[in-house]
Amino acid sequence: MASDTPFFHEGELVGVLTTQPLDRLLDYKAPEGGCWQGAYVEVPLGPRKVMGVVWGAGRGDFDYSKVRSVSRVLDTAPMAEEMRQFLGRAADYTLTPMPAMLRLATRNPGLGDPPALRTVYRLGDAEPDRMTSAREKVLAVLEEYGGLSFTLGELAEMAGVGTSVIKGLVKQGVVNEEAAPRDGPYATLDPDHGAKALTADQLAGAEVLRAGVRSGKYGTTLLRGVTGSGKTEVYLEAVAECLRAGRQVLVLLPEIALSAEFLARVEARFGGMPAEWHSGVTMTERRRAWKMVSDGQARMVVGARSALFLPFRDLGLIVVDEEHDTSYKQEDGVLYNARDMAVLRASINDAQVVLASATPSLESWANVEQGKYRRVELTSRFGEAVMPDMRAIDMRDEDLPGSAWISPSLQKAVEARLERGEQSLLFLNRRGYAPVTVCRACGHQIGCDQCDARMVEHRFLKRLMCHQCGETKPMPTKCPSCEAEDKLAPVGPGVERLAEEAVARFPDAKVVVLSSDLYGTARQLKAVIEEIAAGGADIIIGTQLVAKGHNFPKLTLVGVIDSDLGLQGSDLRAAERTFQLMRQVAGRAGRSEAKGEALLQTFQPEHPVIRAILGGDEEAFWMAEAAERKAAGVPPYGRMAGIVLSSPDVQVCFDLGNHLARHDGPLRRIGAQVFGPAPAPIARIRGRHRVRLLVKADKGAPIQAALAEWAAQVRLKGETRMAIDIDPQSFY
DNA sequence: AGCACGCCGACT
DNA sequence: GTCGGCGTGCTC
Repeated sequence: MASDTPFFHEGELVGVLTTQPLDRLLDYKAPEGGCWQGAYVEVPLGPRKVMGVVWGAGRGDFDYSKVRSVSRVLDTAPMAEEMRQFLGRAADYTLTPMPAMLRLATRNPGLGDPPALRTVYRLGDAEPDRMTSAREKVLAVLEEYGGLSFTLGELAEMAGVGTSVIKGLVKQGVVNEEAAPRDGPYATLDPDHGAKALTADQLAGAEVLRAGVRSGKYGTTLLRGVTGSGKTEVYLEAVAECLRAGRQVLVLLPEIALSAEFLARVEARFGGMPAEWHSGVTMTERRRAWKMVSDGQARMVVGARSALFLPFRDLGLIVVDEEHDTSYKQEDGVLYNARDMAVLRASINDAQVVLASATPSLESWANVEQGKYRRVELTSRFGEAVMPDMRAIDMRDEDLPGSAWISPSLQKAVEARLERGEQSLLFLNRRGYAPVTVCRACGHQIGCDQCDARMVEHRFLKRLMCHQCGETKPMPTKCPSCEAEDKLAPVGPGVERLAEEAVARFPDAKVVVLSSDLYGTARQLKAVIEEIAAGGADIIIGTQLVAKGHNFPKLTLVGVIDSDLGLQGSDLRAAERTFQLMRQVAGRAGRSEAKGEALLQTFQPEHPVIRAILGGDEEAFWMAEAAERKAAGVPPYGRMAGIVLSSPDVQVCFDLGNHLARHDGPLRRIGAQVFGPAPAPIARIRGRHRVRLLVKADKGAPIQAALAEWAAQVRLKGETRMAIDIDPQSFY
């Protein structure tokens, strides 16, 4: 324990943060033997005992005769000062109550339990009554690994015998059963183990990252490298440098990208397995990882976003791979963006951050522009990235009935792929239904009178609704722009409707829908993706999901069904995602022999963002997109926040939302605007309706304080819940 | 979060 | 009368 960490002697008052949703610390007396600041403790609260952390000295403003004592100090290293600061600042930023932050940091079974034991098997003294070949194998294994001990399963597998053989030997005392601590140490990682030869380009990049790690200070580097440029090898060099410096490393991956393949790569490079932290890790393994990370014994963790809240002793480097991935933003429960929180945690810990991506987010790109992040570029090992042939299909010229979405031009391209046995991807940047109303004669889209968003047909209400501000109006019969009758069509089908159309048009093709809401778990989804990659489908109908770093070698055609999404403010990140998809598909097309083709269906082929995408010029695209966002005052050139109200009763949500919208004084004072209430991007979760208000403010506005004051005006009753979402990612 | 307290409607 | 609905408040 650092010498400047406060220690509290028995009976002194300490302030304890508990995992119970209380809005302040509670005073307790330090237990027998005292405790350090940061100690994980169990305290009495009413009739129960709850977990907490000693946050500091007590305030002493509570009736002393009623102050109770800390029940016990848990057998875990105290929470580091940096961790306490990180939780506090993350709570301030995301407007999350501290107890909820503490729960994130202790989401781990049996923190206070005595160390778990497991039964292991060792060589005993007795001789077997008679020797068999199976028994010989068991004894050979035990002799070969003299001092080591194994669990029943391990030993049986290594010896190639059944477990009954071992049990038989135990009965005779030839093999002994012993209890050993379950939480064994992690393998030692050797930074110089499997170092690979790097190209000049990779070496230069690696040196920039290594120098950052050696500085021992905070810094963020955007590592940009297209598929095949070896960006994993490059950032593993930064990992190696951090291991040499004796500090811990965290590699964050989107849950879906956490694969045995990646772990095998780490093992090949460092000669041992890192600790793993994600939803698929068992309870006992989680316990072990948490404890070992806390002790500083686990030197490298590979995990999903929640690994950010592990109790690292001395964190020196955080790698956020696929930093643009939208799954880093938690959309349910505590709302945080792991990429941004990684930067916060690193800045508190004097650690380095590496944001790796082939297609960085506009936020990161803007931070590079402003000199906040360094930038390292890797070019492809195979030379410049080969972009697919990209073409716009002008939907105004296509002969297409109102209910159809696959244009004749796109259909011909798909048919050509089917003949050659290649795969086609029909991409729709949106889940669910949420159609847009477009005039088939002139391409006009019905917009909202109150904001820039387009109106969306609401099936139940038979009205048009704006999903940004909630404004509704009846469905018109003629186009407000060119006055043509009966040319207005609800378009932009959900993936399901698009799949129906594909099946009808290509009756002999195997069509698969790939959408995150169709598969329960990341694991299931991964299995489906692997099957498709192996050729298990001719036509893939997919959402953004398909862009997540998967290699589809047979894919040679991408058809973007509605490239216009997002060009008018309905989802401010849609253009970015479309571009990222193009880039990722480009990376793949460059690897296979067949040159890829991308077709963008659009009503506005002359739009600067569409033109930039077609041009394939990354800088030009970001400039065009940045200009659009600046003009609209949206992230990263403005700030946004959402308030999500949820309840089993929709009306309650809207009533409360309207009340908040009317009482927007605290927000008006900082010059912020309120839109809504409108149905939230995920309108219903587990039977609870969700309604959202959106707040838009200038970049420098003190939005958190205003939001806190605004939200404090209402008292929630019954089942109603309110969650504040800083920097929302989804706008549908 | 739990759990107790307490204040109004439909039952034996 | 009183059983029990859940709104309100407290937990060091």
